[in-house]
Amino acid sequence: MSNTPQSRVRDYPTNSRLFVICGKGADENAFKEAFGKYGTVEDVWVVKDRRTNEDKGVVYVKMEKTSEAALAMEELNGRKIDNHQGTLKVVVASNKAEGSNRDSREDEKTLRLFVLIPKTFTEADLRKEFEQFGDIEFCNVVIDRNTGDNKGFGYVKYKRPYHAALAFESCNPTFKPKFADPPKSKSERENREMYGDQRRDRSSDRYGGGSNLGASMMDRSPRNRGMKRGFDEELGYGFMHESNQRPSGGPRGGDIMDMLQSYPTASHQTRLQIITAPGLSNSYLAKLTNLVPGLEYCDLNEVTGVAHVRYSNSQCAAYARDKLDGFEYPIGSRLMVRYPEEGSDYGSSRGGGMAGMFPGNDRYAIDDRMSGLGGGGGDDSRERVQYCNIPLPLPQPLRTEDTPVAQRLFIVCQPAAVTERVLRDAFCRFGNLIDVYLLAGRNYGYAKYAKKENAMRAIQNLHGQNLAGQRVKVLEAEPPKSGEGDDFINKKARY
DNA sequence: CGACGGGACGC
DNA sequence: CGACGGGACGC
Repeated sequence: MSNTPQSRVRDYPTNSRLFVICGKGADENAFKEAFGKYGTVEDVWVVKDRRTNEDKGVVYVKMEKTSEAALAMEELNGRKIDNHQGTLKVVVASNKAEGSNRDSREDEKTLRLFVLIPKTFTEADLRKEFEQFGDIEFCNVVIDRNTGDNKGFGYVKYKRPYHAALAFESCNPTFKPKFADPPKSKSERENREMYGDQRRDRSSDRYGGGSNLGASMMDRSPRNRGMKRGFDEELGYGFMHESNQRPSGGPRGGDIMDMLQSYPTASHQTRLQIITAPGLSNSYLAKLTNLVPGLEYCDLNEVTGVAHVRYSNSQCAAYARDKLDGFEYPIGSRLMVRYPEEGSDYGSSRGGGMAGMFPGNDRYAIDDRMSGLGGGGGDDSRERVQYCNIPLPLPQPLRTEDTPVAQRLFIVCQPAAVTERVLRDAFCRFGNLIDVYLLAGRNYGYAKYAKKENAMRAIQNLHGQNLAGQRVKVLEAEPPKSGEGDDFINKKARY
């Protein structure tokens, strides 16, 4: 129920929307001004009864960033913002589906972070890593009772929501911080195991349906905010251009839907997978995908850059696939739109759709010297991408996680800049990428390919190049550190 | 005292 | 400098 696209978009990033109790007669402009002191106010909504239009005495305020909301909450809770109103109560808004959260632990969700950590981490290590963001109430590392081993995650509780928010936004992204759920009761834990939530969480993370929409460094840079504005203009232009070409002028809304009823497609699928380049936010992707009628769901995992969307029928989905695949955003990168599990024969639709509408793209066929390793046929075009110093091949779909691994690569980089998302965007371009990941709290990671030739092409192209301003190393991985005997066999089979 | 709307206009 | 992920807490 909490998986509606609206709730995901509305409350992203986590804890950025505030619920204010202020009494009747709230002045929207007074709220904009007061909350604007702490950051960018995206929306102020004075709630009124839908029928009677009666003021309900509560206001929602959406801030751009988690930390801005936290600071505004700290500063304005218990204060007045103009002479006509009493004191405000300011809390983080609950999701629509969760309903009122009046009862208990309203501050729990603003102070404590859940973080992934290396198995070697102690509480002192955790504290050392996170105290840079503010005063810590406590840190703990969760230990397996049986083995005594660190289970690979821990908790950090701050004294102030603002400090927790700063850590959430700015810590090394390999920690994958999330605001911790309040501890569950024993009965709730048992339910969780019975219904297998852990498995579901894991697979949805891969496909972007997870709720781990942590902020990344890329999303906060002024440069990328500039890119978003550029995107808006580009978007408007592109679709405008298209509708102007239609016969009998200006189809709108239902007209387009009618036309789409007969849109040719051999597929009956209504879902699409979209791989986005770093820098795209869910709200922008939602606006884009919503320009094709029939959008029911758009859910981008802004950490992984993988989105799932659904349309109300297969014609709409097919139209969206055709028109949005190859759409250029940001400048020099393209969206990749596929049916789920669609094969990696790439290039048949390339250059169609929106792609041709933007002259001056830096896309060109490379010479034989650069493309010579290929052999796999297909498109050998390259494009400039924002985060890399050299042109890269066009994005290609990821293989499913159960695909056998033919070659692993060892990657060294600085994760604060070179996030998993940047790596995924870069490494998928050589084809048959299964997965790429960084280790928690470390500056290295691995990429897994289904074919050795693709892995070798990635080394050839990316080793020693700059990604997000950092020189990266890309080497063939050594076999995993083995225990002995069975253990080794198991690990080898799995990697 | 306490919970979920509506935008838009650019050809 | 750089070698091994995978997400929830004995309340």
